[in-house]
Amino acid sequence: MTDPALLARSRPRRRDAEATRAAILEAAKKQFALAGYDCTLRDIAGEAGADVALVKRYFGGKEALFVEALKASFGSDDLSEWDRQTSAREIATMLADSPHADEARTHRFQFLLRAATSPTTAPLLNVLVQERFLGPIREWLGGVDAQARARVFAASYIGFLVERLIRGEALQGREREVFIDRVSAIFTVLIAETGPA
Amino acid sequence: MTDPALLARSRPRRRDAEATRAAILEAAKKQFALAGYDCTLRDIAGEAGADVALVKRYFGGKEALFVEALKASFGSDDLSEWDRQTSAREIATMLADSPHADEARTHRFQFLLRAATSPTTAPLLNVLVQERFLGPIREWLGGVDAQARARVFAASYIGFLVERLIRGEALQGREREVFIDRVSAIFTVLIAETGPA
DNA sequence: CCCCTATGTCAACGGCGATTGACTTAGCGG
DNA sequence: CCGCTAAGTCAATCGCCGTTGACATAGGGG
Repeated sequence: MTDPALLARSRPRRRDAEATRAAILEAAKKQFALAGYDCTLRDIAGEAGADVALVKRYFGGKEALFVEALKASFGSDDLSEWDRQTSAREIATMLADSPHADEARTHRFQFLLRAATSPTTAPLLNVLVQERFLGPIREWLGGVDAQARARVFAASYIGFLVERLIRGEALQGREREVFIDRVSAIFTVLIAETGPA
Repeated sequence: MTDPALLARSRPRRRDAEATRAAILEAAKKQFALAGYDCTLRDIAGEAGADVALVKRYFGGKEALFVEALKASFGSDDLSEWDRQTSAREIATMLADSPHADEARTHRFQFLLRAATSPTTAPLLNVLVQERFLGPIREWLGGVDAQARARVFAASYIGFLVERLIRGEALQGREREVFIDRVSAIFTVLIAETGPA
């Protein structure tokens, strides 16, 4: 396990404002996801191999950095990697695995949860969720009542991600099989255009 | 909107250690849920109409207070108010309503989310979730593969609570109807003992 | 009625972390 | 090669918060 801070320091970046800014943003995305809003700017700057003062110069302050990191975290879209043919079973299997098998998505998701439960960032999150999450899902699902169906899909998806996060490890044996069967069934229904019954 | 702190101060409690302790705990449950671990003891004490020093005296410190509040928040069980006959539709309707219509559950749930996303409290939460959430759901569901089915149920339930939280208001009109129909269908399947298809 | 103790109040301390501005240096244009 | 500016560093400051111990007082038992 190499310490990224040391790694960054060992080969001091050639002076480059844009690269430094990007490094800070990347570190912020990770730290905010892992430790929430109460990680220190020193931690973030340290991981980026930069100085705290640069955070102020490039982003204005902690709050602004948080917002920018949140937006950036939702730039890459979870769903684009799937098409409508992706079997519900693939989704279910991913959800039965360990969250550690899927670091990037897990980090982004933790970030979302943190923002969702913080009164200050909640309004911003609402907009982002609409734009970057519910919207794409709606497009992806298509068909009638797409908005309501997207809601149900998103809610279920989020729920399983939370469960996976709390669980912390992959399911095993028969419990895994049953879990995947049941979850597949749910997502099959959710993706289908026709209503229940 | 009366300020509860003022309310509490206006009629200073008759000296009563137990009542004071309870007031602090109650305020802590609320504040920790609303603002997370980074709310100040001064806020909590203020809302309880007590002094910060009493937190130390009665609980030992912030960390201990947090743990106690977390446990207390899960003392009352979400599910006990339902029996297996509760229609999936009732659950779905509750989930389509505003989170504000259901303050107690919302607070408890925010607390859970916060704890789930904090590295320090996550281990503790795991135990609690097993004991007070997954366990009761398993009993409540009964039947074969109850453990796996309880997981799926819990995950879905959590997901819809998150969605409701982010949404912030009740669904309206046709979207509401479709939402309730779909969610009912899911929970009906989840409660049913037989597997999918 | 008086004291004794449980209860509640207060102010100071210490640490931490964001912010800030002055300082240093790399690197490019002339 | 020289200096000028953008990029990066450093240390001081300020406010906030948890903690702590000394102090005040209610209120019941002797």
